[in-house]
Amino acid sequence: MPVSSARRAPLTRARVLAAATAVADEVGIERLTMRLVADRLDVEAMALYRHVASKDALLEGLVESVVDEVSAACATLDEPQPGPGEDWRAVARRRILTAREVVLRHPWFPSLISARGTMGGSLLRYFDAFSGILLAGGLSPELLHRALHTLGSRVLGFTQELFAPDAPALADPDEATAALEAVAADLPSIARMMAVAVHDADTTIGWCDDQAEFEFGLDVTLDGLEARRREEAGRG
Amino acid sequence: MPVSSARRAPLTRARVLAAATAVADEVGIERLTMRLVADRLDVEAMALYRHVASKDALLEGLVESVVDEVSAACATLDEPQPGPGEDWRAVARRRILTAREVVLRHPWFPSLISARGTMGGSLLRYFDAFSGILLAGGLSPELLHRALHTLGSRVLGFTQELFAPDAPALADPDEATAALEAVAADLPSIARMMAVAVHDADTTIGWCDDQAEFEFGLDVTLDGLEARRREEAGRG
DNA sequence: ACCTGAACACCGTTCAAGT
DNA sequence: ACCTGAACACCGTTCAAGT
Repeated sequence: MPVSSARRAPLTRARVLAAATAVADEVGIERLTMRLVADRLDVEAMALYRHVASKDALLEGLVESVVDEVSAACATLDEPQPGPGEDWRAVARRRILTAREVVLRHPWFPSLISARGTMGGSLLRYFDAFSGILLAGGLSPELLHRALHTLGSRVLGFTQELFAPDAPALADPDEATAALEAVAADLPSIARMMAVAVHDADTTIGWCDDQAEFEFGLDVTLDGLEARRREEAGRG
Repeated sequence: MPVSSARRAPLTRARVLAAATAVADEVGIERLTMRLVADRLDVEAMALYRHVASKDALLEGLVESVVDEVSAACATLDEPQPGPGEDWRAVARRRILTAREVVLRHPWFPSLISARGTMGGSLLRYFDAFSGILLAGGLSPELLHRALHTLGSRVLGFTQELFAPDAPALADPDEATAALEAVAADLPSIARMMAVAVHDADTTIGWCDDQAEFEFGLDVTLDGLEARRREEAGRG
C-alpha cells in the first residue's frame, strides 16, 4: 500500500536492509516478507528486486549488516591486540561480550546464520581481526584453527541453547514448585537440578540467567584453550 | 498424485513422521512440503492433518523422532552411569559421540532445533539420563546446570559451525594456494592459519576435519568442567 | 471413519507496461 | 531509469463432500 507518490528518499540497498532489519526485530524473522519490507518503505514488493537479487540474498545482506554492527561496536573498544604481558583471554572476552550486546538486539541473527552455510566478506574480516588477537596472544596457527572451531558461535556472542525450560512459567515460586513435583517422578536428575535453582532464585535472575551462563561457558572454554596453549608452549 | 486407491497400509502418525524424515533426508528440510510428504505416502496433503495439527507440529514431531533415535542408540551402549572410579568424562563422551552419529544421518536436525524454543518430552528424558551421568560423576546440581549450558548443543552431538570455508574448493592444492594468495592481503591472520592447514593437508581429511574438531572442542569443554568440579570438591 | 476436491489467503518472483 | 500492475506457480490450511 505505497502512498500516492509524494517525493520519497530514493530506494537503496542500504535502505532496504535497514527496513528489513527493523521488520525482523519487530515481527521476527519467520514473519519477514518481501511485501512487509516493501510496505515499510512505501513501495511495492517488486521494487526491492532492483536492490537484492532474491529474498535469500536479502537475508544474506541482513547477516552482513549485523556483523558490520558487531565490528563497529568492537572498534570502539579500541584495543585490537593484547598488550604486552596481558592475557589474550581478557581481550577476546571483551570482544565477545561486545558482540553479544549487538546480537541481543537482533535475536533472529543466530537462526539466520545457522541456516546458511557460507561466510560473507564482513564475517571473514571479523574473524580475521579476532584471529589476530589469539595469534598475538601466543596461540599457534594450528591451535588458532581449533580454537575457532571450539568457540564456534560464541565468537559472535551467542550459543545454541538446548536446555531452556520456560523461564516465565518458573518465575512464580508456587508454579515452580508444582512443576518440580510433576517432573520429579519421570526426570529425577533434572528435578534435583531444578530444586537447587529454585532455592537460589532470589540470588539469580529467574531460572536461567543467560548472561551469567554465557560468561561461565565462555570462561570454561577460554581456560581450556589457554591450558592447551601452555601445553603447546611447554613442548615447543 | 495418490494412486487409484489399492489397499494401502493405514495412515498413522508414525508413518507420517517416517515419511517426513525420509523427505528431509533426501531433499533437505527447507524443501520439505506437506504435499511432498503426502506424495510419498500416496495420499493427498490434507490427509496428513488428521495425524499432525500443522506443519509446525510435524516439524516438532521430527525433532522428537531424531531424539528417540539418539536415545535408542545410547541405550545400546549399555552403560548409563560411570562405574566406580571411572571418569564421568569418558561416559559422557561416548554418549555424545553416539548422538553425533545419529545426527550426522539427519543433517537438518540442528537447524530445526535452533528454530523452535521448547523442549519436548523425549528431549527432556534424554537430558535427564545425561544429567544422571554427571551427577553420578560428582558434579553438584549447580555445576550440572552450568555444565548443560556450557555443553549446549554438543550434548546432542553437534555444534554451530561458523568458521567453515568451502572444503571442496580447498581440497585441490593448486586451488588452495590460489585462494590463500587472494586472501593474504585482506585477511592476514586467516591466511597464516590457512597456510598451516594446507601444509598439513595430507595428515588430515581436507581442510576441516569436522569429526576431529568436534572431539577436540568437546574435550576442551569436558576438561574445563572437570577442573571446575575439582575446584568445587576442594572447597566443599 | 477416513480421505479427497475445490477453494482461500498468502507467498516469492516474472515481465510487460507505465511514468 | 525506476517503479507498478497483473499474473504465475506454489505454499499451508479450511471445509464441505465423497466413499
